[in-house]
Amino acid sequence: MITIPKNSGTKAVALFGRHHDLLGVVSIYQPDQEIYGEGEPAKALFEVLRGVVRKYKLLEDGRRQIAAFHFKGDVFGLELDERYSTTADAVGTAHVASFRRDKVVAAASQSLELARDLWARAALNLDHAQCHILLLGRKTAMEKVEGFLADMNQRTGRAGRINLPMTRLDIADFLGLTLETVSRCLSRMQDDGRLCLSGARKVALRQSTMVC
Amino acid sequence: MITIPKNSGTKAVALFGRHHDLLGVVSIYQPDQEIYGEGEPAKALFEVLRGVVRKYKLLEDGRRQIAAFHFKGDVFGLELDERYSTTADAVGTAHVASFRRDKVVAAASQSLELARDLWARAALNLDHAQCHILLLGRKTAMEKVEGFLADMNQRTGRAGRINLPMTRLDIADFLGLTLETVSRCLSRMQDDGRLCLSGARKVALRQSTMVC
DNA sequence: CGGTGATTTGAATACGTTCAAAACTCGTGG
DNA sequence: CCACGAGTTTTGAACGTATTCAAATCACCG
Repeated sequence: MITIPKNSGTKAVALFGRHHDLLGVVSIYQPDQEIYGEGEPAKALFEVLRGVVRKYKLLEDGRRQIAAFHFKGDVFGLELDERYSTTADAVGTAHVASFRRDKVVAAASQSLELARDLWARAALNLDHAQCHILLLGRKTAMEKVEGFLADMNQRTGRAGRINLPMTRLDIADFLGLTLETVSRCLSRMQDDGRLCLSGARKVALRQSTMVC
Repeated sequence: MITIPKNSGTKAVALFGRHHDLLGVVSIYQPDQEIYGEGEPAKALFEVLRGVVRKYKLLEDGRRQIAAFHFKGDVFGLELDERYSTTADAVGTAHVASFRRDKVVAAASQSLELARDLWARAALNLDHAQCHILLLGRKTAMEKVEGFLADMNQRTGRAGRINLPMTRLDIADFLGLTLETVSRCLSRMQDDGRLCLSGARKVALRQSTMVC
């Protein structure tokens, strides 16, 4: 049975909040609800308005690798050529705007500004992917967790205070670790006085001097 | 001292061999010669005409992660926004065409076909990156090596016969392993009768039924 | 044919995983 | 308001895969 997003199509918004000639449809996705599946025809591209979206691939035996988390303002599904190469779903409740691909292409051929914006977003996604590749291939468990927190702090943190919307399993599947290892790294950082956990989902960094 | 590529600027070629309104300069790079460095202003984008190019990031302590190998026909440096996010250099001797970014952008705004081509190439690069992320984060050493060989076979192989232009260290730095582990996996595959090594750089796959 | 860099192989080690169980959190209903 | 319960997180101990260090062998270029 396919779940239809609540309030689907109730509002229209401009891409990046500035391309008013290109309107998208807003949908509200429930926790764990799928936005698109790997291999489906790539009909649209998306912008996160609220909440968090995860993008991942699965192996046949169930192993999962999360390629990226997307937050407010991020564009995803941009890696489209013909078909989506990942599955995307909502981490918690998420508000997402969708833009039909053909309309985006048409609008981009009319507007140099939009074309540049799309280019920059695609470049940003590739940048992130390459940082992620470095992290996955060459960093230790501690470095991975540190890097993750630094990234989260940069993107959503306020003065070193980070709210983690995802579970330890999500973080582990993003970092190529197990949830136990993620938990141990966080505990160790706390023991070393480098952070403070208030509940499992609230982190306060001691040294905000963490860079990607 | 900066080495200048041999025969720099001796010829001009069209991007993808089909956009004749956009001409690039051909340079021949010597083995290990740098094409661009991480952090440099992204002035141009490149197409491999001959040979192999590797794209990588380094950590301060010298650990290296190769993000991609590029072969004939591949476009790289496309992840540019302002500055290159990786370093690119020649694996062996490589012939590379460079195209100034401003000219590409200008030409793309005139030609829908070129714009689509660039879009498709960017999407392809992101696709590759996401497959690589899955491989690095969730596959075992054996699966990584198998996946690498399958990929190489698909891109450069002729009926299961693969020529490896790069060293075991390059492969290891691509797969997030050590060169010893790569060597052991290849030996084990040979012992299991799944491939045949003629010298270290020539591989014959038994079952070409390997998919990415 | 010699020499240098690349590759293979071996043995000990270490890091992260696996399996197991306890502790914690948070939403729900009594 | 507190108790309950399911899901999440933490912690512990044993294990396994890939790494590290070391040495031998191979292959290619001059």
